[in-house]
Amino acid sequence: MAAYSEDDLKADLNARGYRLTPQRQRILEIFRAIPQGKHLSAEDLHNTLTQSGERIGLSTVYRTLHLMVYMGMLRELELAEGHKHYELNRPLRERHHHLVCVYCNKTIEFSENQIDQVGKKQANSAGYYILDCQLTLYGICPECGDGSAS
Amino acid sequence: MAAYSEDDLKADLNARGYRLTPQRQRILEIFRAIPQGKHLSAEDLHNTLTQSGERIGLSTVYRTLHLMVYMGMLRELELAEGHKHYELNRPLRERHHHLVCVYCNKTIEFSENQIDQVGKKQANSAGYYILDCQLTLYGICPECGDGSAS
DNA sequence: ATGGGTGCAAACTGTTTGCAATCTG
DNA sequence: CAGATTGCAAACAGTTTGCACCCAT
Repeated sequence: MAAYSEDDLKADLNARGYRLTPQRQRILEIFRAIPQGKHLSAEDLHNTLTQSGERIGLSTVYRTLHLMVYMGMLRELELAEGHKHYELNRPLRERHHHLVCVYCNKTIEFSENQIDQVGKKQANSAGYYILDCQLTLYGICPECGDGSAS
Repeated sequence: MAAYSEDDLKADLNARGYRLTPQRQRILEIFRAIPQGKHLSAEDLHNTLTQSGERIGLSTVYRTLHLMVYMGMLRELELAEGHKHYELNRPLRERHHHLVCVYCNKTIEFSENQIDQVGKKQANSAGYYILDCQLTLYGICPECGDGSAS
């Protein structure tokens, strides 16, 4: 089951006074099509779209990305590459975290129920309404550390 | 006890063929002087330095920041403001995490031993040498959510 | 003295914004 | 039809880089 269908999209947009446009529809499709665990940058997304024959401006991509994050459909990731990445947002319990190698940027995902619990607990005790919970581990992967590192 | 003294700095730098310069010294001082939990952007740091009469280029600030992160003295934080923040790195057990309001950017810190345990465990099982472990919670603070949010 | 480090200014990258034209509800 | 949305190009912000001079070791 996908997290968001086209219908949900239209309903959600309209409910807030926004409109369903082909661009927004296509962007959501792309996110639903990529394998779970893969995340796209704005540029990636734009390339994918134009390569598949779509005519869309980069700024529209950025605007849509923001909108979808704001609406809770997408999750914004700050990994170590100097630009943001996005992926479909999923319910807390299916949410995963990232372990990234600071040398080669290889990223491993993992899930860990405890973390989400802790996150929820902390947010609640501070009176925050929690939107996202990301554990990011920075380290050196076996290949990069291999022998050569001190 | 501070995490890094001037002597440590010189020793560490020299050990790797780098040199101790007044700029690097001053930058470390600043980080040691700010209250725990406060984090500075490159620009913040540069302002602090120039305002205290120091003559230092912004690029040197960036270069030093990178060097110190690379050497493990500083920790690089990706909060929600569109630019990176830095703080003194501390041993795992003293490390803290962040809860940030996506509306007003107010940030709350908290420590949680469990998280660091989980992080270490995950990194180990993937064969990564762990450098940093950051749980970042995004949410809406009581003031911003106050009544108006659904 | 030697080669790492610095400041400056110019280059770059990712992202945002103003605006006229276009399309959705 | 009104107002939301788009594409384009120009503007931006933060960060990086080339280079000549300078200073720790």
